[in-house]
Amino acid sequence: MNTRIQRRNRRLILDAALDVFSAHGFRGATLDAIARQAGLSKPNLLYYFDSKEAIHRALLDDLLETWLEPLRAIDPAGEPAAEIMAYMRHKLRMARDYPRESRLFANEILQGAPRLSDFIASELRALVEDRARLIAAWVAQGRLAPVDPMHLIFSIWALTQHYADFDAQIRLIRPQGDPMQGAEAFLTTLYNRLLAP
Amino acid sequence: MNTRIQRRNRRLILDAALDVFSAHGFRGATLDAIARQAGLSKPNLLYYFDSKEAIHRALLDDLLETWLEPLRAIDPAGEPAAEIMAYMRHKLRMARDYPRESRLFANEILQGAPRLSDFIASELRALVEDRARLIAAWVAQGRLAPVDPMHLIFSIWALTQHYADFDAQIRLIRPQGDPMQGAEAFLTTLYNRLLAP
DNA sequence: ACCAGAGTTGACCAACCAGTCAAGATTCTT
DNA sequence: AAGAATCTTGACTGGTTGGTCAACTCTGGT
Repeated sequence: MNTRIQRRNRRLILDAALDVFSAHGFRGATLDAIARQAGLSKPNLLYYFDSKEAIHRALLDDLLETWLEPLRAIDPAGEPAAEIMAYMRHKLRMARDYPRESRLFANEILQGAPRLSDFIASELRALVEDRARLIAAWVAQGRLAPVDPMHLIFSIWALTQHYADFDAQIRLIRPQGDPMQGAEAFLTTLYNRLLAP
Repeated sequence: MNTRIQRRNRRLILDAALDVFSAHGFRGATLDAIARQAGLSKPNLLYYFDSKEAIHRALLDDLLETWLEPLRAIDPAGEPAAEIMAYMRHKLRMARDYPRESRLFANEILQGAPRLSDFIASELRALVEDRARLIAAWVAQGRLAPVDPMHLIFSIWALTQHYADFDAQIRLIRPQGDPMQGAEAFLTTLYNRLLAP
């Protein structure tokens, strides 16, 4: 039927909710704040989503596929260092272009991952283990310097997401200019030196 | 006068508050939860601290000195790579031994650093700029490989705090054994290869 | 043993919270 | 133009929250 208004309002709500949830965490966010940000009334929010929980759930569901994709895109047939470098750059670009999503995820993990433990313990874990095996094979073939594959993956997550999650801190320490200026060059150097066999 | 009961209860409250604030953020934490965790009544909490805000403030004040100290301890007269490596190991040990403090800090930054902007923009910023100049001088003398000093410091923060802040994720991905197993070896390798001139 | 001050708490309050509902406004279809 | 379906919201509810207060108990010094 009339899906134009529905689509527009759902998008307004999810966009506002991403602002509020990523800035305050689940418990710290309020429906009033989301409604105000979306320019809708609170009962109207609950006309489109069953509950506060359901809005949050919808945001996470949107996010999770996006989160897996770059890691999945590492090509076993590619050149090892180049593949890992491309993964790092992909994650860094995501931190720059989708900082709210990164902070939503970080808030969730920081608070014990209550709503993500299923996803992490099943899909993400399986994918990480698979990619770790691939990297271990590359190391065994002498095509990468010897590194612990799991820690290598964690390091890429830590270094790239840091620019989104700790953006407030970086801006206060380097008030002039773009907080991410030089980040890609620095990380490229770092992983070039780490991975060269 | 009688400071024994006061000291004991203040410590109980701050310890419980650290649990609750680090797990839920400021807005997500409740005085009831802190009181329950501390084994005291809610009015009793407010006998020792003026408000929820005051408890949080007290935790942050305790934390901030501890946060600066390792960075301050980098010795301009020392051997460059060894000094930076020692700093990294110091931060990693703090992430292992004081994960709640790390998460309290992370929650605060993630939510825009509303209560830390003064500290970051003044004391932390001045110290970071000073240490960045020191590292830049070491690079200029050819005693370190050329790296952006600011990004080097950020990378140490990101990589070490990640093990505390994203502990829940790491545990779910590697359920067997200590989440920090191998972390020190990995980071030592990483910074050895990055910094060798 | 006494009491002044320190420590403690049940009962309470006003503000805020997620969520409901019935009634009204708008839009779509014919 | 009109009826049906969709969309919107003011007013409300029951529960939670930070914080208050008067009354109570406990402790240490004499």
